Amino acid sequence: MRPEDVPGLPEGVPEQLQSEGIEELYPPQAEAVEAGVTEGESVLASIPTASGKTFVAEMAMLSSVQRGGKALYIVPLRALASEKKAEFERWEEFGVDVGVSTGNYESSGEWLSSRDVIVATSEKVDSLIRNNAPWVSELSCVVADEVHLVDDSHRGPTLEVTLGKLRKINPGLQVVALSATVGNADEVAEWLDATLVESDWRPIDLKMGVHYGNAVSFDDGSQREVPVGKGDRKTNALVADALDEGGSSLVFVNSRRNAEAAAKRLKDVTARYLTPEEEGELAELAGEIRDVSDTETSDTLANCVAKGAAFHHAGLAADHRSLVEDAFRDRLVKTVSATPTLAAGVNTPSRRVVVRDWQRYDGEFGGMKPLDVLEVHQMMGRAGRPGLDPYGEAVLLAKDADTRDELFERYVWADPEPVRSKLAAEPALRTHLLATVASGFAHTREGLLEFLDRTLYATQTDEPGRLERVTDTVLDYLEANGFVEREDGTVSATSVGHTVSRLYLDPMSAAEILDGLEWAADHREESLRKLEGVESASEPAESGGFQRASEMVDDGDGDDAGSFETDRTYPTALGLFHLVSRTPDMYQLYLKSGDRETYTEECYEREPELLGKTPSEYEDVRFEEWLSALKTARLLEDWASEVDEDRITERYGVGPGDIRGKVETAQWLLGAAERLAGELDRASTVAVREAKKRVEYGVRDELLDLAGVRGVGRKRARRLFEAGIETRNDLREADKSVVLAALRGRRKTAENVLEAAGRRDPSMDDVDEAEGVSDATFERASGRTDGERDEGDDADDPQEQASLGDFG
DNA sequence: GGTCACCGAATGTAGACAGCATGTC
DNA sequence: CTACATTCGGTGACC
Repeated sequence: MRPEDVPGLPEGVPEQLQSEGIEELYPPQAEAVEAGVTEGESVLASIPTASGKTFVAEMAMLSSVQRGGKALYIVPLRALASEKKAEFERWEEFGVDVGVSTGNYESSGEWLSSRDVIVATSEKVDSLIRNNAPWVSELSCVVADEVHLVDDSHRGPTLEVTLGKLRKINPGLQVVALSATVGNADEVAEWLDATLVESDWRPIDLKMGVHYGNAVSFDDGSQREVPVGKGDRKTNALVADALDEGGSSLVFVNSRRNAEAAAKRLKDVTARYLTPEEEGELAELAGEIRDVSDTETSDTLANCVAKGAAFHHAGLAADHRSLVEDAFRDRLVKTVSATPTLAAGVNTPSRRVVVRDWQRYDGEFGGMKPLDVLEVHQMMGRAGRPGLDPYGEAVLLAKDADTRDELFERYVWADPEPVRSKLAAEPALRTHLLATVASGFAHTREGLLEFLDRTLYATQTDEPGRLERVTDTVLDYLEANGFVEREDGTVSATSVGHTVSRLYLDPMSAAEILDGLEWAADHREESLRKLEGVESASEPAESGGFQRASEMVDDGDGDDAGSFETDRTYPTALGLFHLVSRTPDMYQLYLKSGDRETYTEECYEREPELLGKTPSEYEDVRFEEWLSALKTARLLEDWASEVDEDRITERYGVGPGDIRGKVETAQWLLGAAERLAGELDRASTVAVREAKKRVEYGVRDELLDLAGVRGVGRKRARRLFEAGIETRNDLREADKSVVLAALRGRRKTAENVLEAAGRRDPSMDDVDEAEGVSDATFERASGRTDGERDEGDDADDPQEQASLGDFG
């Protein structure tokens, strides 16, 4: 089938496709067209990655918009939202506007109502439905990308429920579901009332094999000699072998540490294949990576990248990740060793994929658990770059013949597992039942059950009463916590229940927060008394950043020293950090050996600040959770006390990306807590907002005012404070030369800051810098204005070091 | 006294969505 | 019920 044979596309689109080099549709694409995707028919395309799934969706959306409709494309990851948006924007010349909506990003310009195609995560769509976004009822086509993720125990139910709600709101809605090849695509298609298009067809051949001894045996019967020298590693040999033919490799491993260790070893392999030109470019890239964050992780990554190897995992900062992904796509970086982040994330194909580890530690399982077939297939599916490679190779590693046979059996020949709905789990239903009631989809227990009856779960369950039982348990829970009311068989959301639903909180998180705030109100006097008593013992960490901060307070005017005690706020920031950290919406930090003692001690020291009764040490699980929440809270407190990033990563055993994640989650939860506090008890609202601002800006409380000024982050705020400018008002009245010196002689920056602070005469013309600035500052101010990299003169100035404020 | 190679024991383990209202260096 | 790569810490050999 050729593009011009596809019915329903807007005028000019077939020509555009031909100009992109698309002469002929791929067989599965043609099959989808025959099934009517461009004529409003629902279709489930269960086909391999990289075989043109997105294009099936594009054709459906274009034709739907052509008929005057509006399309929604649901992605599983925020990173994919921007990728898809960029891809779809090439249709703008045909009158198709694209908008994105995710938690941290919303396309600017007009409100989404005016867009023809909207890209969003499933959680965002769910949230938009809860908040009655007007355009939801105007949808004519919804695309669910990676729909097999309904199997995911944490996020799958959201996708499942969201699709159900969208279809209930828009009875004639066209559903285009895209899925990897799974065991029970027919069941999923039936649930969605969609025509199934199933195929193994790939545009580039994929050879799957197992390496054992000195060769790889492939599924097509062929062999490839890849000798492993004595003392060498299989992975190294396979990467080198691919490079001999100019191909890149992706190595999947089972832990972050392994990813880093593998990259360190592989850099000695890749280094041998670099041209001088590449070496230059890589050196530059390594510099960029180092600039992202001043941590050990960043440094290690830069050292590896300089030699052509990289690692990739969730502990990396977002900028690290995209730099690595882009460089790998540009073939500058020759190999990436990665955890599953890369298999699920943005498109990063490679000539060869090595699945080194096929087992992963699973605490609940109690040891190493073999990966799902689906997951391994997803990783292997990354092999083969369209237009670059004649074929892709995916290789598993076996140390003996038995393992080789097992791997063939288990992964190469095996069909992927069936997709199973995880909706009946209590945590999932807690959230979704409340939302279903709150947004008016059901008003009775029976109504809820009827809604649930249309889910994938219902079509799959072989345990009839289960859903009903869990529903009752959950309704009892919601009622007991005051989120819903039941009367004469009807169920309705209370005012708090509505708020919780709209805030997108897990009801259990909301209950925890409400309990904590109430506890604070009840124990205010008592806790404050205790706090005054232990004042001297409650100093936060002895960090570089903090030391400087306190020194500067002392060096400034001495009379500031006492203010800390007198206007103490309650609850304290640590108390609030701990409160949100023990909520199920916050991913818990792992307690390492020794941490138990450390934080038990910490717990007793800081107990007056914690909002709730510390569980007994004998209640093992609860106590552990309490401590690990305390560890998270301490991390947040460090961050909000201007402790350097590398100090934090070292102290808590996390990567720069983890800090960012914690901070973001804390910000969100504290925002939610602020709203909840406002709904009940005004007294703590101020404290909550202050704690939230401190995490947001990453500053101690004395800088909150300054950091709120546009153009001033944690570093500039501290420098200004150090120069004696302590408030926004000081900025308006201070000697301009002092401001200029504090901002290191950047005139334009200083003008912008003064303007943002509301100064009437922000101009910096004819202003000289103040005396008494450090040499380093002076040198920089006079010598450079274009912000070039410089290694040397920053070392002695902690405020200079890169910080989290630099990416986001 | 100091360094180094080696070996057994201890250690620690993937990922990432959301409110709201706007702007870091 | 299940693992395993890496790092740590101790040991003995050697200079």
